[in-house]
Amino acid sequence: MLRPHTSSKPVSIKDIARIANVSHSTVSRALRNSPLVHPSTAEQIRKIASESGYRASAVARSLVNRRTHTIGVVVTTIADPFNGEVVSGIEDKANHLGYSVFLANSKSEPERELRVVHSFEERRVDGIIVTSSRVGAHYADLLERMNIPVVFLNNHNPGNFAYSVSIDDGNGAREATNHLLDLGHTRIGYIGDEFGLRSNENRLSGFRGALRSRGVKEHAEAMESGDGSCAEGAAAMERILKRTPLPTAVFCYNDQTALGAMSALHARGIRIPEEISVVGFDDLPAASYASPPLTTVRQPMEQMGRRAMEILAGLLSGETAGIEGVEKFDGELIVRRSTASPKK
Amino acid sequence: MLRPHTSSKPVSIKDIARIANVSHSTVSRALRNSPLVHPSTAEQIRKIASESGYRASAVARSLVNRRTHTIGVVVTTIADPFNGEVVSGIEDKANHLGYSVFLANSKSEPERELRVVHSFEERRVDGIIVTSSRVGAHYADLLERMNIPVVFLNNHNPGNFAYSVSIDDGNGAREATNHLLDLGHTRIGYIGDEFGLRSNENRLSGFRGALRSRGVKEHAEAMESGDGSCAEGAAAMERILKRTPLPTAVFCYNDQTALGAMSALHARGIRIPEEISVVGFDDLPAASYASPPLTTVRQPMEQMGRRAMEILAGLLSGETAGIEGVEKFDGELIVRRSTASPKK
DNA sequence: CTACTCACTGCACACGTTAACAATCGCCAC
DNA sequence: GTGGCGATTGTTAACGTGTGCAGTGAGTAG
Repeated sequence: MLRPHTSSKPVSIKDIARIANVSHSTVSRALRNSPLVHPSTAEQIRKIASESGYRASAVARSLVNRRTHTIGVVVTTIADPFNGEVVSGIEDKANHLGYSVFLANSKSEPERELRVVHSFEERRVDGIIVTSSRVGAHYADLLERMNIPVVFLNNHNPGNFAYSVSIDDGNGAREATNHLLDLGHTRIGYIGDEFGLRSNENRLSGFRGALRSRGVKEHAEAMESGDGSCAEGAAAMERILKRTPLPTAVFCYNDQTALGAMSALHARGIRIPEEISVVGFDDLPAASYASPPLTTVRQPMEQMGRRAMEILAGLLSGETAGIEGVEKFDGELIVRRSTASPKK
Repeated sequence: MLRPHTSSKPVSIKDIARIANVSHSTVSRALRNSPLVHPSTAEQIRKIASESGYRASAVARSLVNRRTHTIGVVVTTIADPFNGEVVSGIEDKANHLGYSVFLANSKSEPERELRVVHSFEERRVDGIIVTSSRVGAHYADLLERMNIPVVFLNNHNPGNFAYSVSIDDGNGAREATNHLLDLGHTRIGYIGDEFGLRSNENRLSGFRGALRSRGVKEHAEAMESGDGSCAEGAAAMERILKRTPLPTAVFCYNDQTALGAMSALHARGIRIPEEISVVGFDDLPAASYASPPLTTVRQPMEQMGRRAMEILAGLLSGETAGIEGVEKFDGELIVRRSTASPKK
């Protein structure tokens, strides 16, 4: 029995080779279950390896294989629950596929985003997933520079990237708005995300399209923008509340904005949904535990993360079959208790 | 001007050496700003490097330096907002210190936790941070096996590990409970986390200690357990509501549990805080946007994450000065509107 | 007996970087 | 002229793993 825990340096195949009285290549082959090595020696080698606590060095292996089996994930901030869900899906799939994931927050600072991608480049990640990027324009050049596959998830930025998975913003917004229209609302506000860019535009135009197709007109005094956070959602709602007439319903860019808006309404003593209905977008876990539980458009966040990873892995193994450039997921309207017909 | 984007393989220092007509070691030195190389050649080399889009290979560098400048972070799940905040702090600090972070979810499955740590071992991470581990017992052996530094953050598990940062559970719980006692509550419930282990025990005993020191007795019918999630928080509260007499206040293991509990109360039409006061623990962003805004014990989650990374980096550079084994952070009671005096 | 095949193993190099050591050159003091 | 020194550069060997190629036997067919 070996004493594996004492040596400071990790044991290598050469150490094992010395003990087993074979060359290090035989060890390498044995540990990778190559048919080229005699079963009995292979077994002996594997025994020594496991007793000595041997762990193959992924870094040495990566050097020769030119594949690190590593991917980089860039998020604005992992503290955002939306990104948490997405990354959870990515990591889960990556784990099953044998990839490790580097996580980096860009904080939406272009300078930092650059640093992060450079670091990924040096680490020789096999691929990159970028979620909810707001400064994606910078990527365009970096992309072809690195020529490694990149998959975008809900990229907010205009511009066409080769591979992306995203939610169908327009349709989701349309469904949500139709729900409010069906309830009889005709004075509906919208709280957007001023940094949401394309994503915000698409939801906004879905909203507008729904109004137009029912002949309901838009009310400029009930249109406001936050930045996708609770805090700014609340602030935006407060601005709307200062103006008259008040809307009877508000559709929000995302759940966080909606939760913030609801908090502003509560603070003013305005009842939801009796006086104002609220609709969000995302279906964060918190949405169903809000009071009242939030009507929203569900994004399959984890699933989208998994799919992004799947696509990336597909690109890495050269199987482009069954991979479309742009995959759109459908949102699902989840009706809860934050919406009701307006009182006459 | 070079055409960097065409070659499939990344450019190496040897490529640069060939172009600059020097040896690869001179290139290596020049790029690392060694004083050993003539300023003019150094400048020329740096020019070629930048024009060719050269990026040093961290994997090759790691192989010779035996330092990857990489750390592994194990969380139960990154979809948990608490972990999101913590990891955000860790990543931020790591980034500034020149470390990249591998993220892995254990999902509290021992088998998966093992796989994850093995993968970190193969990747030759310089250190590991484990947050909110519920199966930490398994780590004990793995730890010394790997002999790389490990820092625990809010480790739920009994057993003493060398380095950890955690919240002062007992004191936080005591403050929260005292707040309720000060308001005049005498029938106070507790909703715990059955998997919270030590962390739950400490909060529970802080709760009990506060009651005892005021001579208020515990009410078994108002004691329940969830698993730290909204869903189970709601379920636990529903169980309490089936029993009489009802408590006038409930202290919850964490904010998620509290949010779930509030949702259950709302569903039954029970008013907060008029009929039942609710207190949480963590101060997640969602807590201040709940309705009513949640009274809770704030954990400086990001800061704790940063500190854990700082400690780890300290251990890695051998500066043990100013590093205590176990660092405890103080929680801060944040009084919002989910608590009030009981009606007589 | 020879030649050939088969199963297994070792040798040597490659991957991209760092670093210890050697080498070269110009210059200065003796 | 010679020796030494300082500045700059090159040579070489690692780091741990994978792999093409050569080598070594043993067994077998001719």
